[in-house]
Amino acid sequence: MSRKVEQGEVTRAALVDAAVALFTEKGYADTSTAEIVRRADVTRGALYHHFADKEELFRAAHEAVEKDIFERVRTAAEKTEGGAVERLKAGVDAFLDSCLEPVVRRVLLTEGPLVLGWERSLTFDNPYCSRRLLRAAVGELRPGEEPEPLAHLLYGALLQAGLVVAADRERRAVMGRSLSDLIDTLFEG
Amino acid sequence: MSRKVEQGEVTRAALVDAAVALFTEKGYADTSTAEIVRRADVTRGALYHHFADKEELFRAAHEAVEKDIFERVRTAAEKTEGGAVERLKAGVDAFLDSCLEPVVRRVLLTEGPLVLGWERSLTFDNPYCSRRLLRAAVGELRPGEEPEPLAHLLYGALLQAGLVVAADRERRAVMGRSLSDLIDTLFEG
DNA sequence: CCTGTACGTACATGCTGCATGTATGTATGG
DNA sequence: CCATACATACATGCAGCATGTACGTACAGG
Repeated sequence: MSRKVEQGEVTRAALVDAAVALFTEKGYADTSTAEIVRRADVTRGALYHHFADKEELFRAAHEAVEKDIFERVRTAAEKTEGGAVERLKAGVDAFLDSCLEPVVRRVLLTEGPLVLGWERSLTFDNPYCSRRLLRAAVGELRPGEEPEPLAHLLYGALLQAGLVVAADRERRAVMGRSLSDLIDTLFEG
Repeated sequence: MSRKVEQGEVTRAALVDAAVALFTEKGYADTSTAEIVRRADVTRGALYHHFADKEELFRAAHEAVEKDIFERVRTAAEKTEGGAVERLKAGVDAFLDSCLEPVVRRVLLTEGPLVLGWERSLTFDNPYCSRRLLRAAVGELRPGEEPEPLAHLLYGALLQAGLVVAADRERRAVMGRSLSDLIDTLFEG
């Protein structure tokens, strides 16, 4: 049971890689499964063997990108010396940097909420949801206060900043400063 | 040339109405043009006479909803006595109330950015863009400061609050209070 | 008349998902 | 050690549906 499943993993990974690349370039709706399998150098049969439908393939691609960002934000925050505010700022900076990459902006920020349903993006359930990190930070900085509402607002501001940055790299610095000021006002005032 | 164009306007309006209703119920991708014309009681020929393609029909539906919200927010802010902070809060409240409606959450918040492109939602160019109102408020409350970055962040927080409210009406009050507190901290601290 | 507008109809194309076929690897009984 | 039974991975053709377009028709107005 080694040879077969090994090849299966290779094929599956090739499909996910091709899907991430094409969804980034052309979006979900404008990418056909035929195009994906051509890029992955497999057949449509292979795709529908590994994934129930096109949406499930997108889900796999989305999870791969999401996990990558989550790890980057988490390690950036963890390796930062200083208080909770500094760690929060470090995580925010790492997130904004990630938003400079087309794959993040397209797969994670733009198409994810639509294809998978926007309700999914509002929960804290997902294991690799960056929103969880934000809620933890707010809980630490505002002990005794329900952290979720403010975490939602901050995440919205962060996402919006990410979209602005993704649309125009020149604004990376401005938005980063504005976010930093916002955090200062909220947690050090 | 009266009888004909008049009938044309009626047909066009029927198409937009049907499109708004169906896009709200089932989303853009899962709504076929056949379904739309059936609901509007016209033929697909009529649809493709008035609109270049399905996306242009969505654009018309989107604009109708957007204009409606814009007017509601603007009048809510204008008819409020008190300072700029109070008017801002009134506008925010009106926006959150609008988000309780499925048509707003679906057509405006969720599908709009994808179908029309998310860059469009980042500009202040659109005549009926609620973001403009927010930028004006920030400019008034923080004179001498470039208003756009903070306006972007606040709009992101507002959108996120709208999504939370749309997903769970019970949170309308909590998110409204959290936003109100945020505005107080930013502009009265 | 005759021209432009508003619509109806038939069709060409492309895409998704499924159903069916095939080859290859693995486990097992004797 | 071998044959048989079975599971897995993949290939291929097809049906259904959706979009957009080409063409035909009816009618209002100059």
